[in-house]
Amino acid sequence: MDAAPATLSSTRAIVDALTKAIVEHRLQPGSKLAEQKLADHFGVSRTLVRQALFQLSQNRLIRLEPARGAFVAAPAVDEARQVFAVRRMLETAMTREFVQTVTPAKIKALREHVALEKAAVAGEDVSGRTELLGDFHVRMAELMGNKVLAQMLGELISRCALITLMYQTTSAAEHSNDEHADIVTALAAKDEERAVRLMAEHLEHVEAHLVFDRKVPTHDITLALS
Amino acid sequence: MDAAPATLSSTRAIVDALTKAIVEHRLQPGSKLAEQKLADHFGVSRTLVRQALFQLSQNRLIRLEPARGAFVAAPAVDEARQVFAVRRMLETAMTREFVQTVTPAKIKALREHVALEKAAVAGEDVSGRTELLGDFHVRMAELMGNKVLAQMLGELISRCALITLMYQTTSAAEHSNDEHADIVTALAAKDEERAVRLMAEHLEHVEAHLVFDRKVPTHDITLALS
DNA sequence: GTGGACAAAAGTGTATACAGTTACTGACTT
DNA sequence: AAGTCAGTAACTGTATACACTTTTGTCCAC
Repeated sequence: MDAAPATLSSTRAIVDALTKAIVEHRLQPGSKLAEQKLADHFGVSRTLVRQALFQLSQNRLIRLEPARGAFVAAPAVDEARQVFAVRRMLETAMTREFVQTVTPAKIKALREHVALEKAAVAGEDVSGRTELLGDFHVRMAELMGNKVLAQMLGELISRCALITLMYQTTSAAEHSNDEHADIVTALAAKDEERAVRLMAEHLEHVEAHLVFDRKVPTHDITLALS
Repeated sequence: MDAAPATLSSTRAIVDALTKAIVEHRLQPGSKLAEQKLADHFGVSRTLVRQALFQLSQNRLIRLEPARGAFVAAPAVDEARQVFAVRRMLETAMTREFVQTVTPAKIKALREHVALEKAAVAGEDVSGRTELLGDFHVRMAELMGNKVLAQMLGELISRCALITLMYQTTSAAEHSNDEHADIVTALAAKDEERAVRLMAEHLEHVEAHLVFDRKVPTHDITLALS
């Protein structure tokens, strides 16, 4: 999202590494993230690790408990549904406005993105695939020239990225990619109602296709026994 | 928004103090916030100050420039307009859904909030007034049971809080309070179209009533001379 | 054998120290 | 007199050290 100051920020590297690890299940929800161990692993001081952990807590990827430490967040199904409710509100409205300011260049940009998605969906990089599928929506916001909207959407999507990553099947990802293509077609035709409807349906599909009943390992005893 | 761990977090105290200072123009946009000076002033170490500054940068109240320091953010008019565009998207949809799940208890809660606003608008505490007027919208989201929506809206509103605080006149604040009351009335009557229309108009009014041409002191030479 | 109190270990919260960068001052050159 | 370069002061970025809290493990009483 933001332009990374590259080498200046080694905190960024830690955030990225931890994000990837969480997202790829190399770190189970509930796992404790001890500062010193992370510091040793990354070869830096606890100072930088603490900065990284704080950032991750803002992304909701970890939970920070005072005086107890950091724990990998357990994705709450409830929260995912709320996130999708907000996305439906935002994105249907966004789609409506997009149609009114559409240009050939914007359509071209979206088509190119959809092509990128297609390649990623065909591959095996689940993390990259999820990221690209999410970026489609952020891309639309950016093309409208509203940075605030783009950032907000980015936050929302990354907020449930963990859930999507854990629960979205490959076939659902392909489905998403197809729907993105359809949405772009409707946008290109300036068919407002159709575009809005497709977007709404798309979000419903994504939410519906998440397999929420898959067993998730948890370290929370009260949850495990309920 | 979040429940403050009270005494545990002295960082919170610093954040609040700085927020208030910025919001009340005791710190002009562009002013440098040197870590050591703040640390001395608050009687803590730079460590806590740095944490506070990082949080403030996430609220967009300050700008963090690598190796250069923290500066009070200059509110960008463009950004304010984008924030309001997003709010219109979100809040008209929210209002529509609110009507469909409205209960007497929710209406009562909103009416009580509007009464609080009325008292605050009559007083002189500009900061408190702005906060309450913003909270009305967050309150609606909370009453719908969507915490994600509530937090998102909170972020959006606090993101342009600085701008609102700088530019909103007292009469505009009174106007807002009246419109909130009207919206609640429409919600109580379950008049969906009217409620949505009133909300949309309300947001347009708030945006329109900000006096953007007022001169803003700046420390940025290139801006000051342009 | 179980429960509780106490002690040791581990871990977080905060302060301080050091290294590297930026901004400023002043003398020197053209 | 203006511009430039060196040296210095101030400040940020990172690491380390210390204080305090939580957790764990052990021992004793019952």
